[in-house]
Amino acid sequence: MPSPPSGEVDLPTQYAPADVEGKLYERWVAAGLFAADPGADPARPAYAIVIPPPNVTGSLHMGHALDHSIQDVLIRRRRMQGYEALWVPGMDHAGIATQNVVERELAKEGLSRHDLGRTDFVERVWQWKAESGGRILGQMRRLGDSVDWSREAFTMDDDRARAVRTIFKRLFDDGLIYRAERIINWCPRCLTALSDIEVVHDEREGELVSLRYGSGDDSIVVATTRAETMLGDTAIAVHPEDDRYRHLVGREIELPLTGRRIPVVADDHVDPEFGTGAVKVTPAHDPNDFEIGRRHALPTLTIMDERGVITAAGPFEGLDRFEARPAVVAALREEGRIVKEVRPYEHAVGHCQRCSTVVEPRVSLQWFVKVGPLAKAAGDAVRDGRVQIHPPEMAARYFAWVDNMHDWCISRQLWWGHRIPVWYGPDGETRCVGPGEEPPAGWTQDTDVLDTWFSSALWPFSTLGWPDDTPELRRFYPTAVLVTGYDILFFWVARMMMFGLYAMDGVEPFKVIALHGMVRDQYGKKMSKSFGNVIDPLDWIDRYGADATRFTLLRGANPGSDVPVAEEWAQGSRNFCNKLWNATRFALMNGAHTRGDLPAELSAADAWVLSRLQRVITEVDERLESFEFGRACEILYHFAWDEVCDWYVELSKVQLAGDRADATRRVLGEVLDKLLRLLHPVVPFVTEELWTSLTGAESIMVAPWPAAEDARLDPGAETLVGSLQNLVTEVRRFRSDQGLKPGQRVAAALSFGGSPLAAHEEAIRSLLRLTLPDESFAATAALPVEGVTVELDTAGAIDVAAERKRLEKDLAAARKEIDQAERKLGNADFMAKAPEAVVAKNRDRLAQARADVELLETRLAALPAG
RNA sequence: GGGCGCAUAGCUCAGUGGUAGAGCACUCGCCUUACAAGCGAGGGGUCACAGGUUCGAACCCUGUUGCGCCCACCA
Repeated sequence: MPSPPSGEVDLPTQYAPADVEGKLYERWVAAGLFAADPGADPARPAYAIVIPPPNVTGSLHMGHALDHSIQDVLIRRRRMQGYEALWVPGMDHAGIATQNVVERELAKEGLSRHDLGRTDFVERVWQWKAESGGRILGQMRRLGDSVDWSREAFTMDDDRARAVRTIFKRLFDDGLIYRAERIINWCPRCLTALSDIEVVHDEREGELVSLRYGSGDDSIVVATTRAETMLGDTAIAVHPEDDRYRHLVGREIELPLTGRRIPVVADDHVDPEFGTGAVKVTPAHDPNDFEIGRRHALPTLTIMDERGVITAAGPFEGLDRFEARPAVVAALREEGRIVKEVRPYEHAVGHCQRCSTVVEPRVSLQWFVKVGPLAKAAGDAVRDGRVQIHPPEMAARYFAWVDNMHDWCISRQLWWGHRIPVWYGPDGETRCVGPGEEPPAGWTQDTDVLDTWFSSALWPFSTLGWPDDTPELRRFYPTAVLVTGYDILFFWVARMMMFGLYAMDGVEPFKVIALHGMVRDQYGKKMSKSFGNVIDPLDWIDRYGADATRFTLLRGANPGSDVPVAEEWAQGSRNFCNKLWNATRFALMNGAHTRGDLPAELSAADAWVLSRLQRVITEVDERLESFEFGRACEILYHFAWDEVCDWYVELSKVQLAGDRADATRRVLGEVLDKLLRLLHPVVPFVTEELWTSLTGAESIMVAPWPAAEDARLDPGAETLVGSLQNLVTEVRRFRSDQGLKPGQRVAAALSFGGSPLAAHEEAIRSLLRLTLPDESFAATAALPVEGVTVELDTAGAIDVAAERKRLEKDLAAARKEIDQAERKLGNADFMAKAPEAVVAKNRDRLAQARADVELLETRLAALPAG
């Protein structure tokens, strides 16, 4: 075979990501390589992922970069495997979050949303969305996301709005959506209802105030952390079996400060063991009390407005709830003997997820989804294995949630969102108006909007054209895998399950839920602005490249685990990309190629590297199939760097200088070809650039995913190269100990004594810079290793002290080996019960260590004195 | 209050019964013609603690301690 021209390669010595990333991305888009076709050959399996739509607020952070990198790996690999692979991009309108952001913008101009009015305000949010959304799309391109841009979706666009209207109507007609006056979580700052999961609890230091209601034998002591709510008390509850209070049940007791008398009721809910066993009941301002109130037909007395300001007539009227709290306690103190005790008390307080304001339970008229049957189905789909959760431990959380879910409050008193499709008639009639239907003239629409997660819950099918029966829906639903952080398992994943199963007649929205963790800093701390440890993915992309950013994230990404990252690690990833660059550069400079079959005759080095390649392919496949991206990256990193670059490339230099040059060019091409393909999903840009140079083909994106060939496994070659590595390392160690410069040529005589390494003398001499002995050769040291004796002429006396130290250390280690092995082999129980392989291993170990000791003792004895 | 998880090298983490590993950091020596974003050679861990099972435990069991996370309508 004629040698291809070499030395004509013009690649810089350092990889510059900025020079290739933008260019390659545009080329991929222009070539339509990201697009998926529902009409493609039906023999090709379909594989779809819908992106967790980022909020249009703000920009992509490291968490998104991780989430997107994982999805891109999955999609790119499946594409290479021949699947019709679809990755749907899009964004979420993020109702309350976005409204808050735009309101803050307005506040800078001294305006509130009420100054603009609903229509203009919503218009303003759309403007903001166009701007912010564009930024996010740009970031996705920088990351290299191979999404099908022709299918970009937004949770508030017309198609998604139709899906929302459709499912709302169906749920409404099925009696699964209802409107009711209930006590809900209310944010006094956002002025809207919140669902349970939009309330975050954290432990706060507060005060537990004990109050004596009534007097004398008719008095009863209750405790509260929210003293101001006593203004709204309408009962005192005790446990029915509690003898201490039995005589008071049914009687009325005077409520201080109010002049009202309130009944004592018996309710199972009260824990007689807790506190005094008596509870003040404020049905309007506490969820438990609301239930007690319903059971006993108690009045619901609202004493606070929507902003948390006291409305109860009297001295506290107009005070904020947090001002009223101490004021009420002070007033009760003045009454005398009412405040029995005030003590510090740590308890969980609910806060608004979006603005951290303390949430106030509030009775109001809201819309709810009756979750019972939906949550049951969502739980069953995971229980019966139709949907798998990775890692499986996370399933426990999922079940805990779907099995205990309360009805979902879906109405929000906001302006930005899908308006509730219910109209009210002049006669008080209510009608849900489906898509395409017109409300009767003169009717008015409900002013509330839907919880943002309502539309997100439809995402896996609304993005595929539902409610229409589209080719996309038929081909790509259910989607293959949902990739997201475990933090939104409840917010989003469980709700997609509920709505997906409901809307699609029992077909699950995805087969697998692959959860990843949060991106953290190098000390495992959560990234936060206040901590100052936030890293912007774009900053890393600018300085180290998208590939390095992705590799850093993916290297730490195993199922469910958090991903720590650090600047130094990104540099390491950048260095890795550069290593690939230079290895390929070396190969191209030496005429490596991928044309024709592999040579029939392989050198041991060739056979070894090809054998290792097959193992790597198999291992990487296994890891990627189980979402162990970090493990897959480690395998590829070590194979590429430690084996291909450090050994095969070095060994190939000898071969390229000899009569195996042509075969070596082909093997080098083969190894890099497959290695780059395996790496492409992880580091798409640098692999594309290098692979197209190496092969001359159009794009690595459409190259087939490598398949392991067992016929290429060669344990013999692996063993032989292993001993070659040991020999080389041992001699290098001697050289290093003796202070010989790495580049310094040293004369050596090699005695192989029948070792198969004899065939590799040239390579050994090359790797070790050993020259042939000439007539002046005088050995100053003899190193026996791997059955070969290397006699060196160091051109002067060797450092005996250094050598003795080294040999003594090795000798000690070998003796310890003997000790351990002898102890085991001399143990009757061990010999009787241990598997034969383990016993044999220890026998080998003992024999090896004994031989080593003998060698080392000989070498020590041979050392000149002093 | 309930549930889950973690504790291995300076840092972040692999390692689920058979001689303790990686990346980064550290030490020494090197511009050895792919790469100094590099090359070579090193140092560093009684695997949290205490028991138990086993011929053998970082790994399995029990307990202790210390962390982390999730859920929660005990005033």
